[in-house]
Amino acid sequence: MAAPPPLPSMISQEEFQAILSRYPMVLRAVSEKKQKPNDRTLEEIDDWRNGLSDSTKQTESADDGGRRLDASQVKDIVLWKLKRGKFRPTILPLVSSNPVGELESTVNKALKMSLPSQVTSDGSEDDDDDALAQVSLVLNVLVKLRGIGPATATAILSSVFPETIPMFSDEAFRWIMMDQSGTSGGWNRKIAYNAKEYSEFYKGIRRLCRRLASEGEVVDAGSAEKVGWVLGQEAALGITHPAKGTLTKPSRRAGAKEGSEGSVRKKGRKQDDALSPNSEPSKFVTSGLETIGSLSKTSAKRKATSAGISPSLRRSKRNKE
DNA sequence: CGCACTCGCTGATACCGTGC
DNA sequence: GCACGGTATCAGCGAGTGCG
Repeated sequence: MAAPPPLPSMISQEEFQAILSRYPMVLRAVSEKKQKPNDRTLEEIDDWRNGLSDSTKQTESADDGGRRLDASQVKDIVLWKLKRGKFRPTILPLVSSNPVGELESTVNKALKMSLPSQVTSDGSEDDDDDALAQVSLVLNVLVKLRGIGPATATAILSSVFPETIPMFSDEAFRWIMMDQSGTSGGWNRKIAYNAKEYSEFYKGIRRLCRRLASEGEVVDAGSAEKVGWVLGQEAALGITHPAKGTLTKPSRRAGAKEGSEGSVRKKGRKQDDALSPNSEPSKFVTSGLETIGSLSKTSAKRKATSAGISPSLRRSKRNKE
């Protein structure tokens, strides 16, 4: 059974950097695993995305209108997100169903809004509340688009502002939340993808960045997210790293779930049951904080729907079981 | 009545079981 | 041991429901 990952509240600078340095290796492993012929690799898209922050900075100065993304860049970010995590086939068509003009104007409006600055050692938890309020306002704008929920919205923002905005990735979220629940929820923890959970995640990231900064290691939000992602992927892939950087990968079959929680997971399929099925805490809780797009997509999106991509987003009899 | 929230649905992929 | 087939997965949508 793999050793539990270092908790965000405990991780040392050295461990943080060591894990971050494994990002390319893990990315390659994930990329190879999912690679299909005639398709851009995850590595290629990730590389492109890493340069996006700088390239948008240049257009910013030239344009005086804030950083900008065009529709194809937005779609590529979505593609990157899907390749990097679980693939959601409905998402890309949904995003593509937004009129180009609307997509670009909405995204660029969001990119122009003010965002918190990078965490330093002399911030406080109060600053985190302010920062969160700002981020929530921006997310509110983005989630009005079809196919863009909180997770995808943070993927877009984090691509342009990696210093300050962490992407709401499953792995990073679960890692950050291990501080609260211990490793028991672990890599199987259920995620509700709502405002409350992103708030907790965001604050957890800020807390981690601030602590490391106070110890002399300034890290950005994007790096913190990458560390969580690496740990989560390594657990999922069964990759162990005996301190000398040699990757060991079990065969797909055997290893798939082993190592994550290391425990028995027979037919119970994937990671779902971390919480009891029924106790799913009201999916779209509106916490006391500003609600991200209220996360209960109501009127705003519904109006824009008629030209939807799939007439078939209707009920059918596809009951499990 | 209007708004917030719940819950069933979508579909390509990943994973598991089974048969050869 | 490998190939194939069946099915759960999960972010987001939107109709339905309940509450103020």
